[in-house]
Amino acid sequence: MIKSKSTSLDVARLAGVSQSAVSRVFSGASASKATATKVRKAADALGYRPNSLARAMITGKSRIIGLVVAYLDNQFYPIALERLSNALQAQGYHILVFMAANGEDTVIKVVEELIDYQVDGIITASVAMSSNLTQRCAVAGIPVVMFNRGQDGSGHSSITSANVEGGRKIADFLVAGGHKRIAHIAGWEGSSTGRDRRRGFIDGLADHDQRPIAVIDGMFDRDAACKATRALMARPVPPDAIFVGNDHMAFAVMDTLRQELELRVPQDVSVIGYDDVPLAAWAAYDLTTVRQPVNRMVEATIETILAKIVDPARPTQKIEIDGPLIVRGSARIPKGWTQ
Amino acid sequence: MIKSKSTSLDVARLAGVSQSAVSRVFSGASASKATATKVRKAADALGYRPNSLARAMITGKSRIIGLVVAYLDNQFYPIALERLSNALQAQGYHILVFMAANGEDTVIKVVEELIDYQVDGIITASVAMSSNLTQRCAVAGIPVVMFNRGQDGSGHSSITSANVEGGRKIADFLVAGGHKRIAHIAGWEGSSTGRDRRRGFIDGLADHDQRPIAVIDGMFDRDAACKATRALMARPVPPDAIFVGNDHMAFAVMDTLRQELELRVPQDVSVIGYDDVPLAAWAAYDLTTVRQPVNRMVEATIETILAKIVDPARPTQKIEIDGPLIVRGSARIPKGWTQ
DNA sequence: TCCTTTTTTGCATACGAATGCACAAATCAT
DNA sequence: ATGATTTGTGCATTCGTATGCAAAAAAGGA
Repeated sequence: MIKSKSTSLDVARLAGVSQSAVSRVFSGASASKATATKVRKAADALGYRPNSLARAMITGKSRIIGLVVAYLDNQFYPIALERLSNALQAQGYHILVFMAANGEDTVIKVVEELIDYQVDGIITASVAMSSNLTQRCAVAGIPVVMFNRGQDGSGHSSITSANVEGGRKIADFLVAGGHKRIAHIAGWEGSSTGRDRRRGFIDGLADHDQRPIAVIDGMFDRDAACKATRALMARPVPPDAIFVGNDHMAFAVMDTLRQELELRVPQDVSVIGYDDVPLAAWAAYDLTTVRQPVNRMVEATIETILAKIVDPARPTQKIEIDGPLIVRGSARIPKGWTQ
Repeated sequence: MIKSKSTSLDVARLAGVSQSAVSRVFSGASASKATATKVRKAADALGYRPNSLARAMITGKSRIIGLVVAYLDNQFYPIALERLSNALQAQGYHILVFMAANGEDTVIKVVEELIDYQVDGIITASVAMSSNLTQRCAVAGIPVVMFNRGQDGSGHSSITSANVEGGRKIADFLVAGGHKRIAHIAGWEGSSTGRDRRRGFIDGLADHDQRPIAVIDGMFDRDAACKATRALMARPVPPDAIFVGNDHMAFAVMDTLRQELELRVPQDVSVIGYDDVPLAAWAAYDLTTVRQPVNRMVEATIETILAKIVDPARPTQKIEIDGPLIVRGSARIPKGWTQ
């Protein structure tokens, strides 16, 4: 039976070598074959495992990445979290998760705690950071990468999908479908993601000499989206198509249209979302949407942050990854539409 | 401008006190008002924050809880994660997240890494642990609490909802609704959760002199559930009601029934799920289901694990929390049903 | 075989904060 | 004002591992 926690010194004594030898075997430094086997054997006998915290103290690298996320009810984020976690695990990093509802004070507190834990880097998802906070991280020498949210002049790298282009694609598609009264329930105005999609969409409509008959901020919130839908459909001239700022809200819009207002999608109203979460493909919604390529966004995020950990001097990057329009059944399909 | 990372010694020097004084101010030990202010001032000036890792080394408490979770596509888990994280944050703990698809080797690796990080406790969600692993944790002196999964004789505490009773409630409800050909797409046979619900359900039917016309293991998987649905409905005598082992699969079942087989729910087939994830309340599904009281399960989990951290001698507990049947529109409602 | 070069190894120290101990200062009672 | 307590503080040590340095061992060259 194995006793309780044993240290490198215990192993050293049992193996008849010095503590440094044990350390070297476990940290992959040079060691002769002979001692390596002796040490390994002793370690196994004692159930020894190196203490990551002690190691982190010396090396200054905790191999912990802090992940700050605002909410998990939008399916996009748990999935991103899952992928991020898996990818980082594969690189020997680990994720310390913090929930931080958008709100300056919570985020501040959270980031301070992350700094306390000497995280090697911070990934923020769906969270904005004040410049104050930005500076704190800079001081602590902790690289920050913003996932699915950009922030100009923050000094942080950001990874998003090509939201402006995405908005344009949707505009093109709806116009091609012959829609004449197009409305937009936008993503939260306080987020770059929401703003960019909206801008691309409006610019895209303008290219066809149209303008949205209404734009309402849906705050990325389900209830807000339901309300917005009712407001839109109560207008004297209701829209014949709605572009919704993300899938999560689009589901709410479809529910409201179909069950509450007893309208048909897409016959009465076309609905388009943004994200292409798995749920969008389920038959109940069958939602036409723009895909955010999560896998590639995750890859880019990890690459960016790890590179910056290795070389802090590396300049910040703003990466935008293009995503396709996924045509399903929630919006009228233009005649002869290909691609 | 603040320089780079400063230590308690830097603060001590600036404040004109000893390093111990600084330590005591920040760890809440006794200190005079006078020194406390001096230290606080100096700390602010330097942007000092205590190093959690160093602190953890001395105290032997990392204030990190490891969370092992198998998947996040079932909405139940991200929500649990969110609640767990928030509750633990409030207690000054933090969550190190590990994804571990069910599979002995992954789990082993993950738990070892958790031990390396000296976590104070481990919460497993939807993950089984071998007795080998159990022993390792015991040796390392790390308490383990299993969330939404039980395991007799593992020596770990577990928090679940009252799954057997839940299964019974569903049986009662379906029978009261006059269903005569009841089928069950069960949760993964390898999980206590799946087994208990199934057992309660079958026992409940038996009390009314019925037996399910078929029981298929849906593995908690969407595709498996779709397949099972097709198989059930292709039978010479198809079921008039299906109890599905969790909501996540129930959505798949409803999608398949309605879109693919063009059947009406509940007119042609009643469907009942288990969990009551937010999605179940959305109009598109409006799913009758048994609620797992996440909040209370989370509370119990946290209470259990924190108690065991403080007092390792505390006996393991097996807590089951009762959850109500939430009657919505996906299953025929018995005449005169109250409650 | 002897000397040079390379590889191993142990020693001692460092990382940053917490804490037992002994002493100094402040508080209190008489 | 004096001695008895309580409170506050500094010193030195500790946690478990990594690493620069110097000495020892091994390998290589002639």
